[in-house]
Amino acid sequence: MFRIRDFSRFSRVSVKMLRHYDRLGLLHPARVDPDTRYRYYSAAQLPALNRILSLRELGFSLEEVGALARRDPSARAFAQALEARREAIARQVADDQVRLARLDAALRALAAGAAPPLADVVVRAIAPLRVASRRARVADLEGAVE
Amino acid sequence: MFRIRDFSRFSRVSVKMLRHYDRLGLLHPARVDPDTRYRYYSAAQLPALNRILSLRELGFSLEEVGALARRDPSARAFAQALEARREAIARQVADDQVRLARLDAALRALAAGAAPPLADVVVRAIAPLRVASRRARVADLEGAVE
DNA sequence: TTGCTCCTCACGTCACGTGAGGTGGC
DNA sequence: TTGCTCCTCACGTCACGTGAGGTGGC
Repeated sequence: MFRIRDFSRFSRVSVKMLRHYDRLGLLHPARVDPDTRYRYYSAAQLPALNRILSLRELGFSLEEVGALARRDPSARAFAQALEARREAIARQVADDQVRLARLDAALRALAAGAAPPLADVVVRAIAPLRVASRRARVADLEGAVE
Repeated sequence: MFRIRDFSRFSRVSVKMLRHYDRLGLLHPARVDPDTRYRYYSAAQLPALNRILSLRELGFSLEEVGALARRDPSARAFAQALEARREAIARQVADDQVRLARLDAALRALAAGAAPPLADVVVRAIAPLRVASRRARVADLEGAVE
């Protein structure tokens, strides 16, 4: 049995995180002294802690980790969760690649002598303007933008 | 001049965000009524707003956006900021690709009949255990893990 | 006995969203 | 005049980190 600071050192997980996971019910210490409220962890808890960290690293929220770790899901539910994660990360990668392309374009433009704001290079994709219900306002806007 | 709700509709930016950007000094309304404190925006502010959103979309924090948008940086400083961003996103993509590979491996293992926790598949890379100063503790740990 | 470690609040972070409660604008 | 819009707090989110102030363990 280890006091929290020692378990923190072995597991490379901060004391604050261990207390946080305890509070959320993700990993209770093997024993808690009822008088001092000191937390005591056993080395046998390392695999459970590593499971939490692995799922976190894959981008699951602590709430999701709780659902996956506490309720010991079926292989089917687990696979569904992993697939949802895979899709989210794949989308993220695709979005990031668009960002990289925009950044490269902006950097090339700068190297070619463009001025810093680069409004037309770094510009976001704008959804087409919804048709407004009040024509006068839209006319105002277009006039001013023009 | 538009009231905040109208400007919100045209720009597709929430009223809450517009007020937030005003508070942070990123985009003050063209005019503020001194009595009612109503905010009035002009259509000419759309490009400035879009610049903020573009930089945000690239992952800059609002503080960084403020530095880039308010102080009108040199092309050199701007390029440096963009390159730092590009590197951060590239790292993110590389990390995400490792995550995707791990998820795929885990999903293949599940399809092959592995049991849900998958400790050995989804496991994180663990830094080698630092040599502890108290041998008895380390011996304890290894014994228990064994 | 002394310092080290542990404990529990409570607040800060980031970029807003969500009400609550009250007032001005058309 | 009525409802719609605007305003400013104040709190919640997420996963913790950072003290503050106090106590137990060796």
